[in-house]
Amino acid sequence: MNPKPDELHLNAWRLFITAHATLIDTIDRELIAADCIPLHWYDVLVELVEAPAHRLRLYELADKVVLSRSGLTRLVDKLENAGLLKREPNPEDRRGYYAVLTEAGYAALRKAWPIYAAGIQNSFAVHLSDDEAEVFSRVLRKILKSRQTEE
Amino acid sequence: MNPKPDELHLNAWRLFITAHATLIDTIDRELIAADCIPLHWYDVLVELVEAPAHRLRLYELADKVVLSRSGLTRLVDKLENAGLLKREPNPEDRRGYYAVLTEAGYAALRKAWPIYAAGIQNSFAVHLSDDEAEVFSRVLRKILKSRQTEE
DNA sequence: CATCAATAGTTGTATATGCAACTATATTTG
DNA sequence: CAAATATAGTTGCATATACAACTATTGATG
Repeated sequence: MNPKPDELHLNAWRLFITAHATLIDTIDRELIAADCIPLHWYDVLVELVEAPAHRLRLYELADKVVLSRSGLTRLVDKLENAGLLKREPNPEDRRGYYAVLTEAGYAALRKAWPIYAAGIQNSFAVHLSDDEAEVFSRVLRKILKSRQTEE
Repeated sequence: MNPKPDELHLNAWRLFITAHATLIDTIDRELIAADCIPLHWYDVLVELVEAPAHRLRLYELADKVVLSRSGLTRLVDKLENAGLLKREPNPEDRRGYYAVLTEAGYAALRKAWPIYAAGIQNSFAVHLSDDEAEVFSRVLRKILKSRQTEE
């Protein structure tokens, strides 16, 4: 296996980094400007919405949002303080907790979604045809899958 | 213009965020483990290598690496302290400075490159065919260009 | 089953980075 | 050309997040 990327792939990598930084920056600002929760909070809460019974173990959440355990602890502190989720002890395993979405958390998601959706659409999605979006997704899914199996 | 992304595009967006986080995390760890400069330092120095006379105004650098002015000031402090670049006053405009790559900075880049290249290759590039890399790059370039003209 | 190892989560501490306010210099404008 | 405005960069402060050490609990092993 060749240890070095060619120009084409290297260029793709560098664009990936730069585009990510500017997109996150832009969309996060749009959310803040509209008096909504920041992007990282959204990402956490949306994982809860999609989870069975709107709850996830903290370590699962940390994994899904790619955050360290300690980072997650503090983020959950803030979200709990803001009333958007609550910790619930787990009777099955008394070491751990569930993070459970609250009604206010769900409301925060609903409020933010139109802004977030518009940001994704205008800054990102409009630039991808359906075919391009499929290539894009397929590639990133492959990358993520390979990481899972390695570690 | 439809204000909401469809499922396909939304999925691409979420993969984009997650894949970015895990890739940066992995590659940065590889660099640190190999006793090289961290990824963000690399990104700064590589912009200098590619700039005319290996120098850029600080604000240009901030722009290229998508960092706030104050963030850049501090990053440049660290890099200058480590001897990897130096600030040079600009005779044309005495408000500002150039960041100029030093020999040690160039050496740090050379040392890190094999590790970084292997990381890009193994974690990212192997998953993109040439065609996919072209689609990927084209899309991200389009995104970046649109942001430039808007702001 | 008693000990040892592994796991879930938290906390102390260090680093990173943004915003707003500030200094110094340059540019514009009446 | 003097005053007002804009720009380059830095600094004080607040927030974010990682690592390592810690507590509590669970699981594995002789």
